[in-house]
Amino acid sequence: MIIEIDFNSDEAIYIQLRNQIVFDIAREHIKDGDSLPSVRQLAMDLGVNMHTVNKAYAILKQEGYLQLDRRHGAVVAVNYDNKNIDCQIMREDMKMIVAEGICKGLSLEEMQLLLSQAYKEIKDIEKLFKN
Amino acid sequence: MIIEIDFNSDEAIYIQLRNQIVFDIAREHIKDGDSLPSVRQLAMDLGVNMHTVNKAYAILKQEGYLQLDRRHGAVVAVNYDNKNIDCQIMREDMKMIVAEGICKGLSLEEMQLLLSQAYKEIKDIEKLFKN
DNA sequence: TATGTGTTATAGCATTTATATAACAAAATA
DNA sequence: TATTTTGTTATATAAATGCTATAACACATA
Repeated sequence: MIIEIDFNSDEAIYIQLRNQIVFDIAREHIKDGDSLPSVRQLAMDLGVNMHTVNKAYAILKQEGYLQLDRRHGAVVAVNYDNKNIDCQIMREDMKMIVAEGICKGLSLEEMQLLLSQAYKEIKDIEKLFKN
Repeated sequence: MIIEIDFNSDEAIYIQLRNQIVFDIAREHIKDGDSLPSVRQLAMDLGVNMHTVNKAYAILKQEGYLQLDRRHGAVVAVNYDNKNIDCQIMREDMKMIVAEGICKGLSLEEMQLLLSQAYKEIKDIEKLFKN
């Protein structure tokens, strides 16, 4: 698991953490069932407070990416049956991006190209680590 | 121009304002060259402080959606040649959404369907106001 | 027993958010 | 000309958020 924090970013650390872990899961750098570092361990590795990591983990748990218990720590538990459950937030985020694209004069096809490029990028990184 | 603020939302008011105006431009409810209400007027209409509106306008200006001057107030100035200029942020946002989609087990095709649905939704609302 | 989990509580500090006034120069209007 | 309206800037205040520090708890493991 590779996580890099930009301390100069205007994005909150716990948000960066949450996003990077989601990316790591998406590119299968971490897979279902894998254990994540403990909140204290990861906090020490990143030079960050324990509560900041804990906050990220709690959000990921609430979003259905992780399961937390005292036995096995933080475990990746991606629910692949989630398709229809909580896509509402994703729909809204998508709508926001599409609105911005329209304002920039992008066509539907151009935006779908952007999407497939993003998809490829993630999958390619995945392959990169496999080889 | 229709703007609704959710005062109970965890999203900052000036962010909500910024997003709603982008939506209004996307659905052509406001068009290139149109004047927006003055910061004081809109603030009063929404029951919000002047500086909050000013912050939203300043961001929209910085992002290239508006032009501000004392002559005409806030004017929509969408640059349709922006396609390649500042798509980097959009690419990153897209990548984040795609990563989330992958984690939920969505295929590329399913995500592209979500995108085209979002596109239609915005365009349909536009038609609704035209009729 | 000692250590390592997630979890909770409290506190402090810096930054952000939103507000309230106030004032300015420039432009529009009466 | 005088008044109003524009964006803009400056201070100040209160509340919320982000991050840290320290400590403790119940539970599980070695």
